[in-house]
Amino acid sequence: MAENRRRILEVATRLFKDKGFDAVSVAEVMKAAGLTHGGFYGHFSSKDDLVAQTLAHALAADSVGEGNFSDFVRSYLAPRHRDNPAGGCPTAGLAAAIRHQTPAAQSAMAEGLRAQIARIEKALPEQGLADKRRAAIGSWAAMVGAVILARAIDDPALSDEILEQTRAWIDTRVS
Amino acid sequence: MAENRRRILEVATRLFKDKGFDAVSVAEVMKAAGLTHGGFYGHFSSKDDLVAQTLAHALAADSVGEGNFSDFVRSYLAPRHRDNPAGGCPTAGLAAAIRHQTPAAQSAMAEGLRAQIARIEKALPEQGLADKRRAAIGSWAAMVGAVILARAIDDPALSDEILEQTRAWIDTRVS
DNA sequence: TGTACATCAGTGAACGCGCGTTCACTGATGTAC
DNA sequence: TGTACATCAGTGAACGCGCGTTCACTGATGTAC
Repeated sequence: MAENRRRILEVATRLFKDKGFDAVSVAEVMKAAGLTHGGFYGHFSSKDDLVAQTLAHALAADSVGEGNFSDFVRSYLAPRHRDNPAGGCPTAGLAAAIRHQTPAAQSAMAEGLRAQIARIEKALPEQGLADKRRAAIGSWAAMVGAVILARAIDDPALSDEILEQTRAWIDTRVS
Repeated sequence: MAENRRRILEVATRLFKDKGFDAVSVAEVMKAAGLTHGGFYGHFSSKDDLVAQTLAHALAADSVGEGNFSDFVRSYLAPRHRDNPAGGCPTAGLAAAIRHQTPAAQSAMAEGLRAQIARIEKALPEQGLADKRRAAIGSWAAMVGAVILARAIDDPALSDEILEQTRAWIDTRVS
C-alpha cells in the first residue's frame, strides 16, 4: 500500500505540473498509477489533500540548485526546461496556482521556498556579493518569472530571448 | 450592446485575475455584469473566446510602467499590490495559466509582453545601463516572479521579504 | 399623431457531461487450529 | 500439510452537483404607413 501511495504521488506530481491542478482528475491520477479511482480515498482524504501532499513531496524532492550556480541558472533558463513542465521545476509549474489552493498547500509552498532560498545562498560564489540572501531571492524570482513568461507565449523567438536575457542579467551580477 | 460587452470584459478581467480562469463560470461573469447567462453567446462564441478577448483587453489597458522606473518597481513590489490580485497586474495574476489556454490567448500574452518590455525600456534611466533590453526583461521577470511567489505562500514575513529583497536587488542595479 | 409590425438583445429552463466522492462488494493474503 | 476464516486494499457502479452550451421565447425599440 505504501508503494502504491508513493506511485500516486509520483504520477500526480508529473500530471499537476503538466496540466495544472484543476485539469487533472482524481480518476486520471489513479489510472496513471495503475489503479482505479475508487481506491483513492484509502490513501488521501480528498483531492485537496492530494494536492497539498503532492506539493510537499515535489518540493522536498527538488534538490535542484546545488553545485555551481551559473550552471544551475543555465540549465534552469534553457529551452529544454521550458518545454518540459511535467519533468521540470514544481515552483515554475505550480506556484501561481497555489494561491487558489488550501492553507496546507500554501504552507508546503512556503517551506519549499525557504529551502530553495537557502540552497541558492549556499550555491552562490563566495566573494563579491554584499548580500547573499538578497541575491538568492532576486535571482530565484527572476528565474521563476522568466520560465513562467517564456511558457505563456506562442512566439518562440521572444520566448528564447526572455530566457537568454534573464540568464545573462543574473549571471553578470552574481558570478 | 457594445456597452454591455465592455462591461462583461471589465468584470471578467477582475474575476479572472482574482480567482483564475477555471474557477470563474460564464454565469458568474454575466451575473457580475448585471445580465443572465443565456445572453453570453450573443457577445462571445465560447468561454475560450472570452478568455482570449479578456486577456487582450486587460493587457492593452495595462499602461503600468510609464514614468519613473524606481517608483514603478516600488509600487509593483508592494504588499498592497500583492494583496489585490483582482485590481492588480494581469501578467502576475494570469501569465502562468495561459499555458493551458488557447493559441489566441497565448498570442495576446505575447503581444502584451512585447508592449510591456518596450514600456520598461523607455522608463529605464538614460545612463549607466549597457543593455536596456536586457535590464528590462530581467527586471520584469523578477517582478512578476516575486509577486507570484509572494502570493503563493502563507508566511507573511517571508512574503514581505521576497517583495522587498527583489525590489532592492532590481533597484541597486538599474538606477 | 397613432397603429401594426419587424428586429434582436436579453431571458431562463433545459441538455449532456465530467467531476469529486461514496459504498457495497471482491479476492488475495495470512493467521488459527 | 490442509482447511476455515478474518482482514483490508482495491474495484466499479452510482450519487449529486455545477459546468458550458443551446434554444424557444419575451419585450423594448424603432420604422412603415
